[in-house]
Amino acid sequence: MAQNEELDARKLMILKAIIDDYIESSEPVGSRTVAKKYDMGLSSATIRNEMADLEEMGYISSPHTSAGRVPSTKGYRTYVDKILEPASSDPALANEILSKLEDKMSEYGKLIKACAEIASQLTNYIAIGVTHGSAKNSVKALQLVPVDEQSALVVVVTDDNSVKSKLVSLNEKIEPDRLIEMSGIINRYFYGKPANSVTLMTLNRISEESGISRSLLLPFVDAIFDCIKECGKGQIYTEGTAQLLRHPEFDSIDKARDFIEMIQDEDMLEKIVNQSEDLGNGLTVSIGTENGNDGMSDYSVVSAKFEVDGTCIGTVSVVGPTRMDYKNVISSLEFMKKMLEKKSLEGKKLLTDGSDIGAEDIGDLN
Amino acid sequence: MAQNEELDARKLMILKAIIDDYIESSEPVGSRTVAKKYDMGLSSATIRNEMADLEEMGYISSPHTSAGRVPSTKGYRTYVDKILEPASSDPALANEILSKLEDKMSEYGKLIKACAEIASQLTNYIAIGVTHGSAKNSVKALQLVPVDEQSALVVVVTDDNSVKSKLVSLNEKIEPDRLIEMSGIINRYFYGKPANSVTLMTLNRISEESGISRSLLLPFVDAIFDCIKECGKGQIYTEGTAQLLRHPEFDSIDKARDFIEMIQDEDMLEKIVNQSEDLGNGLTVSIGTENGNDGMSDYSVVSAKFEVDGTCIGTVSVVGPTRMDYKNVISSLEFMKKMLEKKSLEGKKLLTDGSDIGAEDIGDLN
DNA sequence: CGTTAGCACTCGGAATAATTGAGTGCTAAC
DNA sequence: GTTAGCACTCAATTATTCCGAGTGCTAACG
Repeated sequence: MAQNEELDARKLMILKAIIDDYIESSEPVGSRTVAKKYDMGLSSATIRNEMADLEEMGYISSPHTSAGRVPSTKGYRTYVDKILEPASSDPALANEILSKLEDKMSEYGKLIKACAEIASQLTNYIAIGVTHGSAKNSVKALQLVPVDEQSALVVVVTDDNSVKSKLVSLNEKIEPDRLIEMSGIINRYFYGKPANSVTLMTLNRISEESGISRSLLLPFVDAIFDCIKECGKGQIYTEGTAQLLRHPEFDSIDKARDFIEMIQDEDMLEKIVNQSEDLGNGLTVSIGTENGNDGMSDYSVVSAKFEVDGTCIGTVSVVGPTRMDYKNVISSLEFMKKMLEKKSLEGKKLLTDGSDIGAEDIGDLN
Repeated sequence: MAQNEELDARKLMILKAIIDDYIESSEPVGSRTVAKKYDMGLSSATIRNEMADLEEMGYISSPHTSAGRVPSTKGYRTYVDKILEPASSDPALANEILSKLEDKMSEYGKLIKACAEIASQLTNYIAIGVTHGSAKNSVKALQLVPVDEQSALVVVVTDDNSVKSKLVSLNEKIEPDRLIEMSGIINRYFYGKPANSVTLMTLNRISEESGISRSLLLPFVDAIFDCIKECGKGQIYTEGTAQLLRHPEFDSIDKARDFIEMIQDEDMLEKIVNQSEDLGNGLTVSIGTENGNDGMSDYSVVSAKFEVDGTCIGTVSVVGPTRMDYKNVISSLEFMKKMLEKKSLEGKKLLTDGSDIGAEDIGDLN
């Protein structure tokens, strides 16, 4: 039987049965189980012959003679690419997720973190959210807030609506009113400009035109740059570490620890997440040895790029054992991805529908 | 031998040896080990007699006949209260910690989170940070930032320098300039006022005096209240969950999972953290059964209230097995606590020393 | 020629038995 | 009061047996 031969329908059915069962039970699957549980109208002996073929072709393997068969990377790959049919989505779930994301929509960092959290809850695996730190953030607004007579808080809002703040200590005393006045002046110079367009020259010009001394201005501008830099930095959120212990592959503490330690390493994460076998639906699945990394050969990664208003705001990846519930993981991520995209379009519409904020909302605050 | 009799010096020494060894090895400690490793100038037989006494008095117990002894809650309590001598602090460590906290000092939420992170790293146990959400936050500054023509971001800075933001959708279009103008007006009404002093009446007055329509004002005021409410809410940060797996008491996955699940439960956390056996140094140690909670009988909690400028900003608790390295945990928390207090005093001083921000800082940003 | 019943064989895992050794309590001598 | 000596206990380790799920192969069947 040639290696590159296509699988016929029956072999595909049997492969599906084996993988479904293995995903469910985490035990090697025997011919009898396939014949009985997934009634194929065939005897176990026939299944056995087919399984021998599948093994020869590299789709499955047996841990030892008297055990059943276990899917190989190639087997999972075929399962994911050719066998898996899309799951239907649950509208109740959709609403639940929507409500959780509702007030996170404004800031992309928090949004990605929330998405990773939800992805982890939906799938029971670890989810990793990575924000798409872009270096060309511009300032949307900034404000200097008096803290005490010689320090102030710089609050910066960048064009992706993320808010960062930094405490600034000054050499000289400064009046709150003066600070607020400065706030307005600096704001005007920074507003809408990409961060890197503000240079030493600009600083001098601000100083000249506004009459604010360079030495007073500098600490604030420094802090503003720090804030921008921080916004540009991609954040990594790892959610659901505790989920790990639910899965039988982590029966020994050592395995769990090794995995967690690998997951903690940010460089490693970068590699893990940046795979690119697009499935056509905007998702990426990397299975076992496909990860290219020794330590990851027993794990799979499903990643989704999340977009809002057409721009990529980050990725969420679900990482779990190769014996992962691909159907659930893929459909969960796909679902969230679609929802975000729809939501961002609807957002515009929603605004014209009127808001449900009424006078009673303020009543109970008194 | 009476239960309430004081331990003599020799018994204390032996108890200390047993606990030290048990903390180090996690194995029941035998008389031979105590005699040889902690040379007491006594034979194992003598130690054995003393150990029998200690057991009778409830300071130690043996898991079974042919094992060594293990400290009881009472034993640990004596160890913590009477035996433990304070550890000396490491100046290099101090600097490292200081630098990590440097730019977190402005916002208490982040500060507590950072402290919990550091505490976990220092001790190798799980650390839980709880912020001291106070309901009477006042607004220090607020700003409305245009997002698109029908939505804006409300950014609120409260008096504890925490910054919260919220996206507001409007029924009508609004010009960016108008928004900035409103920003100034609303700001003036809220500035410095405790949150609950702004009532429906105030809203009407703002509307009258500024000429801004009530319906336009309302969503913003609502959002501001939401931000304040969020600031007031105490946050809980759990750091270092992965540390768990380092300790031999979590040799079985079940134990680890049970513990993690307990720790995830916020109500439970509340109970765990709110213990109050002050040691005189501002710390609180709750050992095993002292926790009063069934599930916690194998764990100990060391908590520290953290204060800045004389007001409590939150607590950091380290949670680990009763066989915890109390010396390290206590001294680590004590150290951080002191550092924060010193730092907050020095802060004022630092401001007058001049800052190290110079022109070169802006140079490399171009 | 594909399918199936039957059978001998394999081998990991569970159950059981044997062995080891760390630690104890007690007694008697110093 | 301290200590050496000794019989005893019992968890943990190791060896041994036993069981059964699963396989591959062969021969018969439609």
